[in-house]
Amino acid sequence: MPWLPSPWDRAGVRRVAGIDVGFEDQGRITRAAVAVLDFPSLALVEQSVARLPTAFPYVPGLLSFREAPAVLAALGQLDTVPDLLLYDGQGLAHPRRLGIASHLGLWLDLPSIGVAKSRLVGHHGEVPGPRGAWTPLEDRGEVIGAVLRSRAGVAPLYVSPGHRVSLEGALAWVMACLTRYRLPETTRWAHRLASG
DNA sequence: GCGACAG
DNA sequence: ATCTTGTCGC
Repeated sequence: MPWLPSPWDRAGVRRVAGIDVGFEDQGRITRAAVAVLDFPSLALVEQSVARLPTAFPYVPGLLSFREAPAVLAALGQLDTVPDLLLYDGQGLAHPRRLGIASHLGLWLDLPSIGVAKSRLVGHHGEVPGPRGAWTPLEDRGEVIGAVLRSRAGVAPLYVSPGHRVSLEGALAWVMACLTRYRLPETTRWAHRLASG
């Protein structure tokens, strides 16, 4: 399993948090959820949900203004301090290289990774079919992330470094949090808590 | 002026 | 993101 993080790279990481946001009451309420999983068992160890009035519209590139307040509230309710954050959105793969995953990691001084379901910026070629295959996501001459085949036969994921994690490390962590589905377990739990 | 556009 | 039933495929 070449994509698994080396024992050295994952040293100290025991708790990986998945974060996602959902909306209630036709968008008037922002609901942020955090799911803390044990690594590498991926068992849920803690969860938290915070609901706040929505105070900013969705503007591509400015997701932090809309989602970060509720996310910080949810993170503040945790008893467990995560060692790594996986956010449902972009990290480096942002027009200004500061997607919400990077923004949160920087603010909290925690390693973070952006795992988005679609593209904000950048271009890429076809992604090979096998699970684990990936293609670089580039923008203005720089590699800003990777388009990863998390599962054969389904749309790929847009993975990018958030804070204190390299692209290779980001890919390794995402692969290590995947099981049989398109999204990593962290995101699946967070999404379940924030929405469905 | 015309597209593109995380969630 | 959210509003929503049935439907195609493993």
